Amino acid sequence: MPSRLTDREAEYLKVIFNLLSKKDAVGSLEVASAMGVSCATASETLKKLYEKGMLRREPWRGVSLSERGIMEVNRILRNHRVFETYAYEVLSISLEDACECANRVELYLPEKIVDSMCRLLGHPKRCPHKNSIPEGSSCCLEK
Amino acid sequence: MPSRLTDREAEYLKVIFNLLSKKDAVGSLEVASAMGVSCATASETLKKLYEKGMLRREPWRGVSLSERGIMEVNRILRNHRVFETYAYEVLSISLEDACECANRVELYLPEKIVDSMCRLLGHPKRCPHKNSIPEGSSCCLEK
DNA sequence: CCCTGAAATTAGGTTCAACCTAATTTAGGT
DNA sequence: ACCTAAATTAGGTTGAACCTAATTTCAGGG
Repeated sequence: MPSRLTDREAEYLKVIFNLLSKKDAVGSLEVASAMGVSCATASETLKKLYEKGMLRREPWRGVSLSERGIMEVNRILRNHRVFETYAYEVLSISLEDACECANRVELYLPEKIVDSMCRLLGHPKRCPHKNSIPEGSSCCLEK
Repeated sequence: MPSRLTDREAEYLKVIFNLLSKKDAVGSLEVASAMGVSCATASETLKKLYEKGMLRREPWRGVSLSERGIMEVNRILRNHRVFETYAYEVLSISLEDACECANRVELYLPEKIVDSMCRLLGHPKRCPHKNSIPEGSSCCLEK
């Protein structure tokens, strides 16, 4: 039933997460302008994300992330930041390039890869930008 | 004008490449069955890939890869095999998992990442399956 | 040499994601 | 109570990736 997120929906989720850092609910209009899309499109997508269990929603009010939404964003952010850190620290990619590379793959990286990179890095708490890296599931810590 | 390949088109290209290892031209029917799709769909997609400059085509005969098609498949294969080798050798992922992980990311890996992994591995000629790894552009070899 | 059958292509259509513009609805402040 | 800005719904469009049902083409057997 949950039916997986599309890539585009994952984008929306990331943007919503960022907007939420400054307030505790965001409206369609804000999402629309952050995504460069009409308000109607944003509204529809928010509904879909809600139906997929990613958002908490008070119609006419605004949305925030549900438990599952938070997990999903954390997964993406973790993928991004671990990969970026690894690319920068181990693969000697410039920070700027590492970040851009991370953007390209963050939605597709298997957990096994990310956990392994995380382990080799010694389970860092922050990426080179000093943003915090969400923890992985327990198996990341297992030897 | 060339207009980038869709993910699905890249899949077709890989399949075509594999079919070509046994013969020197493949027909719609073969591609269709390898992709699990109707013959009409395969035929259409072959036409699109041809229009995008990826295939050589003699209508009613069959297709083979064009120069650009070969480059594209090589890029994907290189991404796959370098990543897989790196995951296996450095990230300690089982060979089977490494291969599966490579399948998930092979279309999205930036060249910089792959070249860096390739360098750290000492520019291996073959992946753990003993398949040959296509060479990268010259800059892979530069220190 | 034609004729037929298998393979290829074209015609015409569906579904779904992601957009849009133009209504329409609604909640909140004056 | 009213007005307006924000949110939603209605009704479309486009493009990717499929499909089934014609139709076309070529190559080999009679």
